[in-house]
Amino acid sequence: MTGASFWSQFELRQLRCFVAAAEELHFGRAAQRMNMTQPPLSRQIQLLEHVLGVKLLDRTSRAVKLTPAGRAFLLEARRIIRLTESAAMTTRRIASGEAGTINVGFTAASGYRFLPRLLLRMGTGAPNIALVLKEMVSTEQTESLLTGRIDVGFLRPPIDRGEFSTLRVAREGLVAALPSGDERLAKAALTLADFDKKPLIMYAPEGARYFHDMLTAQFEAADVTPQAVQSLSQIHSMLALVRAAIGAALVPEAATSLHFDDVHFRRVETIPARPVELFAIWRSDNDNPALTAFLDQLHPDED
Amino acid sequence: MTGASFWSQFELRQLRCFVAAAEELHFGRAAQRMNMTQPPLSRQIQLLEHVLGVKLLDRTSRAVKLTPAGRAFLLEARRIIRLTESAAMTTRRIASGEAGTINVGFTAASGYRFLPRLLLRMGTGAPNIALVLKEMVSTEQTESLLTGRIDVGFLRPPIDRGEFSTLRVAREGLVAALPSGDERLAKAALTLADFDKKPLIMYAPEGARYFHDMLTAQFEAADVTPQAVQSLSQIHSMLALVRAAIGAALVPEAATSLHFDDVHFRRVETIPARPVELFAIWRSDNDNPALTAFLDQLHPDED
DNA sequence: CACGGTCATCCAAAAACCGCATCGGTCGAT
DNA sequence: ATCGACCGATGCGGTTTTTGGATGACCGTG
Repeated sequence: MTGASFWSQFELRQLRCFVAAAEELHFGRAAQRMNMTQPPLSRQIQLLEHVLGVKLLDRTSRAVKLTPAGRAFLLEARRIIRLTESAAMTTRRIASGEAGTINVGFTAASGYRFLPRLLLRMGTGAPNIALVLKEMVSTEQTESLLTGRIDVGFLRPPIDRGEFSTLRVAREGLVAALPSGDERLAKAALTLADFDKKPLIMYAPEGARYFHDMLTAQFEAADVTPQAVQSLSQIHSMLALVRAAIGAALVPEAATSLHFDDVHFRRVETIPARPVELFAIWRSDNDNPALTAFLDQLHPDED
Repeated sequence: MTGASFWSQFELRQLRCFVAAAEELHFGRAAQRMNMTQPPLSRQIQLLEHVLGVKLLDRTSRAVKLTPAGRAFLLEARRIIRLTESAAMTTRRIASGEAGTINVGFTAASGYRFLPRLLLRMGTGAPNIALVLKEMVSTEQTESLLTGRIDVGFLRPPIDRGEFSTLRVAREGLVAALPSGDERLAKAALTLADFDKKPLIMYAPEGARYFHDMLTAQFEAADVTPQAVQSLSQIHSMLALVRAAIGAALVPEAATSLHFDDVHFRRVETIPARPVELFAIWRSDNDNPALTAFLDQLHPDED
């Protein structure tokens, strides 16, 4: 005997019936609009009124009128129904990947040039996909990918291939960062040989393994041995040292968008021509439908 | 074969099941929370997913997880459910008269003192009842009462008693409005005799029948015949003429809250002592529950 | 490999719902 | 005053939907 008639919640069907009746002010026409006959509609409204404990419609056999409470409830009912419709729509759009949210992890270095361009492209190519950006270093990114905190990361090799898919999204050359007054500024483009036995601000093997290993390999292949005067991992710190004329530095092209007074950039010939690579990485089993649309915007720069 | 499976709308029951499942991440516990067994809950969620065309929950036999679309839909579902609950609550409150809206018609004259006091009292005594104020003359008020545009009016006699209930809400005395320099200002209180054969700004019999008839009767009973120099219906216009020293005027006490330079007020002895009455009037068959609460705040001033 | 846990499926019983026929009440025409 | 049209409420049988217990399939664990 517990649950007989204390069912204190109404159903959407009842709201729809009520709205129809309240708008038509005529049960027959309202029923027609609801594709049913008049008796069930009558009952649905009685049920709704009983659940609310409130008379919503004043019905004489001659006319149907809204009570004050009914007038107020009509507004609420319309709002609820509108909300259900829009909820269904947006959910379908999210499921189809047309809309949604992508959590993006990125390293500071990729933020200089690649990320702004990506945001621009997403804004026009997939305007309903919201991006939540989180700066984090490579190891944080792979961790966050596994826990689901981010859907996609942008980082540099080496990349842990297990469970992940990757795509190279940018490839760029190295440029030399030189302080004002450096004699190498006279040349339009430099080669690695120009750094032989000259002070060079180097990448730390721990914090910037990728750049460290790459530069080491490049110099070894070119049989050049620069004089490493410092080891840093953050590019903007390196440029600060360059400005202080501690030495030169080799940084990815994207870093030229960092403007430091008295720091000038010159192209450097390397093998291969654009050795600095940036990869997108995501879990192969990520089920976020927006991810597909996001990745579609990611075809690698080939310029 | 008509409506088998193209029923493109979900029901609240399905939302509630989904929210329970999404919060518990366990169909058994969710079912328990919904006071049902697990199979029907499973089925409701399947139905919801089928209607939306979207998988909301990723369920392996080992764990239940929200899909991205499910995460989004969960927020919407919670919002919809909250809305239904608050809609039910506010509707019940409106039906009980605890909250609601009262449309009030009032004449300009009642706005000077009575209406501000009423608003103050309503604000503390029935804070959830909203008042919509519409200034209108007496005939407009009775019309609007009949069409339902206003729930209650405030006006002066004579009152059309058919279908209406009334309550005297204010009774006030008459005061004389005198220009600076008038010799009658020397007295603290006047009698009607002080106006015999003196210029008096009179009420128009059409626009201000109540005051016109009342003053006429008062003077007749006192055997006094003032010299009517103008006939107006709006009190503030009369006071403007008083300031111009065209003559004196007799106005309800409430008008003393209109401050005009060089216009001074003095009490006038009349029979009865407070002849100016203001009535609330409403349709006896008005079904607005807030009206009762409103009228409860209306016990007449007996000070 | 057996076991416990979890969700989906099957099925009979129960509940809800629908539509038809009809009732009671009201208004307008005659 | 009476009749008929109209309208919403109600009673009732048949159908659809829902429910809950039993069962099945799957998976990770000891």
